[in-house]
Amino acid sequence: MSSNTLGVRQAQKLKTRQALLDAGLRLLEEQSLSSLGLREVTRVVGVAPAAFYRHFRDMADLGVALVEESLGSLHVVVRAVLAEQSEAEEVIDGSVDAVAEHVALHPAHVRFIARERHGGVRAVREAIGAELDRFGDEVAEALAAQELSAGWSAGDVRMLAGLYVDHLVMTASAFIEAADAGERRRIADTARRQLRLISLGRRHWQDG
Amino acid sequence: MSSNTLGVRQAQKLKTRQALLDAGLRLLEEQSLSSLGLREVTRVVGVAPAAFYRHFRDMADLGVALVEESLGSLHVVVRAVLAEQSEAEEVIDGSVDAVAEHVALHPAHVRFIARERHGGVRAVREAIGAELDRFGDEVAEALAAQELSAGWSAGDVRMLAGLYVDHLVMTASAFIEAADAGERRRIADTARRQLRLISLGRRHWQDG
DNA sequence: CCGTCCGGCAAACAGTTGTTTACTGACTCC
DNA sequence: GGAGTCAGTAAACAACTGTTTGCCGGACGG
Repeated sequence: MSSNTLGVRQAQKLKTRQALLDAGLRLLEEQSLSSLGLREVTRVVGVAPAAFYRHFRDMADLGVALVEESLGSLHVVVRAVLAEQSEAEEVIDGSVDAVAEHVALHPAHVRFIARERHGGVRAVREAIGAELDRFGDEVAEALAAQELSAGWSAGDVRMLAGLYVDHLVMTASAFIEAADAGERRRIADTARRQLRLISLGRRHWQDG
Repeated sequence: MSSNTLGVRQAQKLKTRQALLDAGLRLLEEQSLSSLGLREVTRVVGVAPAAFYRHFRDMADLGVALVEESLGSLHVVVRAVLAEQSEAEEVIDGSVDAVAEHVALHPAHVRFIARERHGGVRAVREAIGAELDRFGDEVAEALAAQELSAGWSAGDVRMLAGLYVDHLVMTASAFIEAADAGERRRIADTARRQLRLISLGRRHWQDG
């Protein structure tokens, strides 16, 4: 047996835990974490209320777990975009498309992050903030490695990375609230032009 | 008697209404609108639960009223910043200072907007979105009047305005969550550099 | 001055909430 | 195979929720 084979019991436990997370995420599409009830979640899963405590201390705890799940999947996207080595214009198009695709694939995750980033539960807010900071560091590292960043101070690179991350989150949020495909195209178009303008500012940062 | 003198009764009613709004805003500093209870609000005000219905249909209704109150005060700030006619560097410093000051003066309002912009109550979300769009239009109009925007398409001006408004909101949100004065200075510094980079991109938009 | 209006009240309603308790029964491990 | 672990249960708890009802008493308008 391989070392990561789980016993029947522990596997069942993880399954229930995941069911709780899924139910929570689903219910959070139309409300905020601070109003999500423990019984509400267990009812959807089809489990007794008291069973909740076998997996999470309270709803804030479940929220923090959802942050890891939600932003974990985004990490993959960011790394893919950053790895790309091509012309600026293509990188921009690639980024926007990647974000659009990610939102289409995991709308509930993205909505959760947007909603709880400034939401009413401190622990979750801080978890999201910390994770986005890590994204910023990651992006900064990738930017620093590019020839365009020659002569830039570390602080300046970091602020540019922050601008990119913030813009990514704003774009994703906009996609989430988009009603039809036309609106999505308009958002993508605006995002591309904004990125182009930022990348233009980047190119002339050293001048004066 | 001037035409805007209110009868004793209507004056009292407005006073209670404002007390409900104030209590709601205060309670919303540590939770989201979708979890704020009607009884909770009336209890703080010191009024019977049923009295709530004399002023608002439900909590979402109160939320929408709070949006108007919160963003109304911001309108003044934006207009002041836009009216300024001086060098780019000074405009940037002025904007960031104005935002910092506004956040210091009305932290609860700003926190409310940041929290409910993507929050769990549709009507409030949409009210904030619509108002921010109006801000964007306003900024775009001001930008279009500047010589730097000569040759720009209306769409491009509007996307730049959107970038400014988004950045303003993000900066305000960051200020809100800042713990000490040092962190606030760091945020202001980053915001200034980001605005400088954007304004740099703006200056070279026409080139290539 | 008197009838009407109307903001606020007290009470009752049926549901809901989070948390604790003692329990069962299937899996685990020696 | 037998003892122990532990995820999930059912039931009870007090506390709370939004909403409706009928009523009061002071301001209003003629």
